Amino acid sequence: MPISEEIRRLLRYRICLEKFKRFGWETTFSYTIGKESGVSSEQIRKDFSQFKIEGHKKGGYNINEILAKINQIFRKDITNYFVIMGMGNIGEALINYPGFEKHNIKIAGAFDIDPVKIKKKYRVPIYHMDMLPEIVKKYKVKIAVIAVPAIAAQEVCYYLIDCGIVGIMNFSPIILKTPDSVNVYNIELIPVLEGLIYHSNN
Amino acid sequence: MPISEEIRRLLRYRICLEKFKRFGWETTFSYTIGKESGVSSEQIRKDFSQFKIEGHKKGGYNINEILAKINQIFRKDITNYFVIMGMGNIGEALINYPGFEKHNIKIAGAFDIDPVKIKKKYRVPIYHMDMLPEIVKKYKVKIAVIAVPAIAAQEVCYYLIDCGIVGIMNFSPIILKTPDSVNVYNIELIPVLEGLIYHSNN
DNA sequence: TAGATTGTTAATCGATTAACAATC
DNA sequence: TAGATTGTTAATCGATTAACAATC
Repeated sequence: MPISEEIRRLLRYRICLEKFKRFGWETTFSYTIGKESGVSSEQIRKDFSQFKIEGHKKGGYNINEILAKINQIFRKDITNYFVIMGMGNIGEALINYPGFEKHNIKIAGAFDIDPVKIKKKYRVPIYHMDMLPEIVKKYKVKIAVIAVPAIAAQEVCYYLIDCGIVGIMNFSPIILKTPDSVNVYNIELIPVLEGLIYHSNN
Repeated sequence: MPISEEIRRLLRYRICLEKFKRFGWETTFSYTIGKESGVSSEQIRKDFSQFKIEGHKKGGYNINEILAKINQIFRKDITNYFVIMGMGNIGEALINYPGFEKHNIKIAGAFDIDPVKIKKKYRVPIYHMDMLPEIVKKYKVKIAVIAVPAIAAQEVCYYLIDCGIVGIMNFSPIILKTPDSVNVYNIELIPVLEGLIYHSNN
């Protein structure tokens, strides 16, 4: 069950609409969003129709209305928590990444097994992995990031699922085995670079 | 021009095949790769056929042969260089990321405009952005990672294109404007998390 | 009104899946 | 040989694109 293209496009539109809002615009047209987002205007109207976002014939769409609807679709009214497994380079970068809070997403905690890392002070509490069930329960966490070494990734993945995690963003370069009910999104750094290199040669 | 699914699947197969090799296997079947990679065996045979990877009826595929062919497709015989724009959290994480060299990919240099960051010692040389054309020329760089703040991303993107970059991995949360000839892959951290959250609620 | 824009329905396209002949 | 597996061709499916009626 991958993240649908439709959902990703909605979030692309949001980026454009926020830009338009900064321009001081109040309304816009499917064609205008299309030019900014690189999506065809027909596709945009179809997506909007699917999610019951209504426009005005000739008058276009009210920017605040679309944004409100998108925020509603993504339940931005409540804070969503996620956890980070592994405090290596990537885990550390994510902890310092600004912009989660702007979208009402918060890190409930980060987890490692190295006592040195657990002791270090960060913007977010670092726990031993044994603490995971407790934190998941406390913050009703459904989403996790796997940023542990490849060798440990599958084991951590099983542990996450046991703890009730249903969505995983995976930075490790392995193919995780998960039940169908769990949604995995792989951040494939090496494959993306190799793909770009491939296209640059062809 | 996005990275094709076919190309990404090939790299998925590689992960599986390298695992099989560690098991000591010499041959395998489309069905076996399928079970490991989560891709259907028909799809795998079709992909192999497309890239002229041949098997033996009843005997399956020779693992080393497929790996050699994949390495040939991705030109792993030569070292491919890329540059990193921006030495924030993500730029720093990438510099310390192990595994690029294993795939014969190297960071030609990282670039920033902050003199403090340029002076700091890392595993990779850090240059002022003015040095970009020189390094691109020296290492024949075609690929860049954008890891600068959102506000600077578009400008850096134009600069990269001027310097001859044709493939971009973009970590900034904006939609880059590029000519069709340039291949952009967006690492959408926030949209992925929001997508996972959406699916966990639906 | 005439022109512009939405929103829906139909057509197209490409990618995936199924089927099966070839053959080891 | 019989059974298993490849490799290709045909069928299906879903997503995108085109067309156009509705209407402001």
